[in-house]
Amino acid sequence: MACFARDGFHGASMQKICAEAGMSPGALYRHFPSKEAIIAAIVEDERADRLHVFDEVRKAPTILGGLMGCLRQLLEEQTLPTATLGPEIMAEAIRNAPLRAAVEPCEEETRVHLRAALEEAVARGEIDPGLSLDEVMILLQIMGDGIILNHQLHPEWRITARLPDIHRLVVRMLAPAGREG
Amino acid sequence: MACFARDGFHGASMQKICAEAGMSPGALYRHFPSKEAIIAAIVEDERADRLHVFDEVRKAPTILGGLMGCLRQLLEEQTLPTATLGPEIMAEAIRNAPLRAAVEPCEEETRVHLRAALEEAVARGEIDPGLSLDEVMILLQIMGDGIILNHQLHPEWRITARLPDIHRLVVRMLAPAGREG
DNA sequence: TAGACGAGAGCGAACGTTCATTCGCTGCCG
DNA sequence: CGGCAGCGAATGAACGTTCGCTCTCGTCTA
Repeated sequence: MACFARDGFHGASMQKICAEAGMSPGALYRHFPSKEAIIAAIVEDERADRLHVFDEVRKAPTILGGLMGCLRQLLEEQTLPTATLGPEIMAEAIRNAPLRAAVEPCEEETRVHLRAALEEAVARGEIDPGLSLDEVMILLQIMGDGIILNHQLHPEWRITARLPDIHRLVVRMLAPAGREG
Repeated sequence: MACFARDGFHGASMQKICAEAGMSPGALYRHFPSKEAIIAAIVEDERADRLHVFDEVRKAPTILGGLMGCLRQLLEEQTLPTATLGPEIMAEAIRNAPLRAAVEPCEEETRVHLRAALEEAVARGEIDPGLSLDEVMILLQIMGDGIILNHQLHPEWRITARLPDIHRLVVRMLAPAGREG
């Protein structure tokens, strides 16, 4: 993961990975049948991690606040050197069909959790019931991806510090009329 | 551009580029000193294109609607096979400092135009003057990047068709209280 | 208990391929 | 005739992957 994050998908050679792992190519190939397999394993690993991100949403005072907390947590993970993997994987997945297939279940799971959270938010009166949840979900996922991308591309913007403001804007967008904040 | 879009930055070999361009390597190297230089030229070219995207914003009935028109135009360009270049460039720019330096002026220009449009929108009463334009600008740019990324990653979502809904949500978010729609 | 054995982890030189780039050349045109 | 566009085989480096090897164990046999 360190190699892929540092050098990108194609810049990370098996030899560099071997050096980083303190292994010979032969040993590495005993664990992974190919370079692609390593990438797939990383995606799978990330997927397992993501499963628990949504755990605490329901316990938060507000669902939308809880989702914001998830985002914050995601961004703080992104401080790690492995963080550039996110955009890297997305860009590669556009062209690389097998990788896309590996990523898709992870995204689908995220959407399922997100949708459940949004339905809960509607039930709690945080979201205007007149809004289409499909559109809201897509927009929130778009914002999530965009925030991660921008956090990598412009770390100097300190997006984490702006999350409260973003939260306020999202509430304005979703709250039932006359119940802003 | 066709090669880079089809095969990605590292997948596009000089030989494929030569084939696509109907040129020999020698001829290609007479025009560009290196592969990186080709990429830089593409970025510069895109930059010139972007300059005119904002031209029609002020003529639109509403500024926000005009910005949405820009986005639509951008997405329609993305239908072309060269479209995957956007996410590709972004992901690469995270790691590749020279490329980032080439991209940055383009982004800065976009921000300048976007900010001018937003100020005009405040003046026209489309945006709640109590909002911080900095935050709004960042959020809109994030949404723009996210939409382009998702459009590539999930073309089957037909985001273009959802733009009116997204527009409505953005208006909810930005409009002064009691003036939604 | 001593020793032979086999499975598998690890090794690293070597393989064939492909990469970006070079260079000596040809032919065109002012 | 001189400059330059274009050519394409050649270059060396780096790539992902392979393979025959050694070493380390746990297990089985005498």
